[in-house]
Amino acid sequence: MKPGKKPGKKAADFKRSPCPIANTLDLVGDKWTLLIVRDLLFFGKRQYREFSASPERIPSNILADRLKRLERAGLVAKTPYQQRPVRYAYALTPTGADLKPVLLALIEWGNRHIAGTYRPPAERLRKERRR
Amino acid sequence: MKPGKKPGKKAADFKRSPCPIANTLDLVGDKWTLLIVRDLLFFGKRQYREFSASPERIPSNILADRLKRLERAGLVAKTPYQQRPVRYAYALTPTGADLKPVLLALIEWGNRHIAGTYRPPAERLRKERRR
DNA sequence: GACCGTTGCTTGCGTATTGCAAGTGACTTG
DNA sequence: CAAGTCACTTGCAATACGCAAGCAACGGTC
Repeated sequence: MKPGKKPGKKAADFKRSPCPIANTLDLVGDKWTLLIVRDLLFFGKRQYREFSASPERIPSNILADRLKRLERAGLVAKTPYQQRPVRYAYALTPTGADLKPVLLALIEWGNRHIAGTYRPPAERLRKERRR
Repeated sequence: MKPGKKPGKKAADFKRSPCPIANTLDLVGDKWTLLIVRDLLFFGKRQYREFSASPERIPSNILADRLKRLERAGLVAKTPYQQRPVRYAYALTPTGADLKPVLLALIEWGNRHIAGTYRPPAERLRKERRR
């Protein structure tokens, strides 16, 4: 048995600590992942090219990688929307959709403290908070 | 005037988009920054070695870098707590402390969806939400 | 007063992650 | 049948990360 490797544990199983914040950041704590979740949750995007077309211009290899990670982590599921060639539509699972409060909190913080950020209509925010 | 450079704009001023989520992630969207904010906000840590001692074991160069970035961004302020040698205590500004709803949302998501994460006592959570 | 320990960093350097550009395969359309 | 679209993949250079070590300025110990 090699040193530094524990049996039965994949790299992704490693926990930095039992902290729920740390563990959540290990899944979505980077510059891009939550933008994909945003597109799925607030803009109803489903196809690869739609994410690709977002104004932040995510590089295509990163997008592919993040979609895979989100799928493995169970936040996103893909279902074929056509055959020949098979193409998949991406959608949030209930687990993924449950990130909405995080995104809403980020929106509110950004709006309050970063000048020039887009403010969603108050009515939309109210609606999103309700459900 | 050189191409690719706009006058009066530093690199940090560049916005990927007007999205408040994207802009907030540009400040705190990495694996470590919000853990420092957590330590400041929920655990009352103030000194370098206290952050260093957190269970996630942040590398010291990253810690120094993140503290600088948070300070430049106005989320953290440092004040000397001793002379000879000068040592600084770090504290959240009101802007930084306002990230509390984001952290609470991350805690709740982690608790709900990642097995084995530490659950703060319900009373503590209630208290933090109130103010 | 020569050590040892602590605090708060910085520096070097190998490795991992990013990001840009170009390429690919399976089609569809003109 | 050439050109275009979609959803990726691949190559590779640049950037960021992470580990270990170093270091300055003390304070305490013997």
